[in-house]
Amino acid sequence: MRQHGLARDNCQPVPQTLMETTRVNSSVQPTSSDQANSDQVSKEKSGKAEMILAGALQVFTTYGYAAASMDRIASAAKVSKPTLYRYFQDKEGLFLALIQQLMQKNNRMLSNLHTSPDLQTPPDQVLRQLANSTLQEFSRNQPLSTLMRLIIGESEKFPELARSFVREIEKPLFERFAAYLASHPQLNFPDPMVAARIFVGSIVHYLIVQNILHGNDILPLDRERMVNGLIHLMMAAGKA
Amino acid sequence: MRQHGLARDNCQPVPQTLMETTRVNSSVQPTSSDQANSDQVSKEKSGKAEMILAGALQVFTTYGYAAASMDRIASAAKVSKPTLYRYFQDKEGLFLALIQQLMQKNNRMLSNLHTSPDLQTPPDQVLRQLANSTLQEFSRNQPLSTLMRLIIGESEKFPELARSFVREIEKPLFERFAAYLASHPQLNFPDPMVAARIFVGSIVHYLIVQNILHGNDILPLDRERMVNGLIHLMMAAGKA
DNA sequence: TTTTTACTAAACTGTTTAGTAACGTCAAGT
DNA sequence: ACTTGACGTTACTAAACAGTTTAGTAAAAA
Repeated sequence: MRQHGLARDNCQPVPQTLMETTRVNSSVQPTSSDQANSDQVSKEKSGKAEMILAGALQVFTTYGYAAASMDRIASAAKVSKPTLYRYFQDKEGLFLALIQQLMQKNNRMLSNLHTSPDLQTPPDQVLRQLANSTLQEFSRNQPLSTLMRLIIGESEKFPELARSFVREIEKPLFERFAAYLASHPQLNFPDPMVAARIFVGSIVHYLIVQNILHGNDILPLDRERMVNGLIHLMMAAGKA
Repeated sequence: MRQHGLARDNCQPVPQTLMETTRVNSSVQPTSSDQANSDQVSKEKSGKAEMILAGALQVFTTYGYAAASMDRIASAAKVSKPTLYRYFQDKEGLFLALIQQLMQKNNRMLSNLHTSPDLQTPPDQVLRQLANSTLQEFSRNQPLSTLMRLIIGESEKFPELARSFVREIEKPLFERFAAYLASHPQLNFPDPMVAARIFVGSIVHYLIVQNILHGNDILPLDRERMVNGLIHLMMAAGKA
């Protein structure tokens, strides 16, 4: 394993800072890299980095970090192993780059969701729409559940990554939502931040139990029923 | 790796049933095995199985399933590798036995917590006590957070284990709690089951963010403040 | 005393892993 | 024509891995 700072006796692999600090090989300029990348179905034209990340996503999420092999990632990405190492320094760098990419994508997604405070429409409609779109997004977009599972599962080996997740995803979500609850004239919560965490926490826990832990087989519970109960509870508790 | 059903190309390792079906080697009778085991500090007297499980707990929880090595477990348990394999069929069997043991312990703990429906004392006190003791138990008893992290992290490789967790821990918790909410004359929830899931889900999500994802550094939030907000919300929404 | 049982230490087997090196190819830039 | 550099293929190294074997020890049962 060549011992580059991981996996033997310490769990604090490297004093990572994450976000703009992951170990990607910056020697190659991977063409357009971000925008305008939908032509050229699956080969050539230097979508290599993206191909690798896509393969890594698939392999890491079905095997976990440790059990995922670089050979398998290379073959899933339809790329040779030396190419893989030309784009990413090592396994850890690839993993961090992948998580970073997923977080950025989902950050965009989530922030697009709550741009309008919208103090005109009744709050129960806003809350319902918010809950429903979050739940639907998680159900459709598998990488999102997967991201959460990976981050939780590897939170001892990559603690800085877990903190990143909280900083970049959970925190803004809570804060934006708490601000909405606090600013709406029809709502009156003594502690909007805690109310926000209860709302979001209920939804996330529902997703963990139903989707990640496969609880649908054992504890079936309609999304609609859950959302109805949650909205009722929030509105009853928060009425001015 | 000798290819005994895991890790190569399938994620559904073995059609497990779990609970009384894990692959422990039952050839040896490990003496008292469960009760009366506090004398004899750390050697002899056939605490071997327990020693192995203790070592396995430590190693699995700091490295995860795949990155934990049987050599390291043996050395952590202060036991030779052949002994390890005399007590447990293989790595997977050891892992399943460990999780099973942790679930049973915590099952006992949790069920001791809510034996009395106690319809006399005011419900806000009952709920507060319930929330506080759950949160305190999780904070003190690290293996519990660890158990959750492991089960979530390995839920794709061991789906039956995740289902077990839901069946043996989450489900009874929800049901007992929903029954309490439904039976109390001072409370009136249109959907007590959903209310129970919101209550428990908020607490569990709080624990995941604060303890597992190390969110305390980024989003500090007192246990007391969280509990106060949660109780207020439940009581406001559930008043008859 | 002899046998059996539970164990340890150490070496060993066969496999898998991360990461690298050598060599050839093809296409674009000069 | 010549060079450059990204790429694939193949093969490699050194280490770690799961699981087994061998040889030997200590103690209790026979």
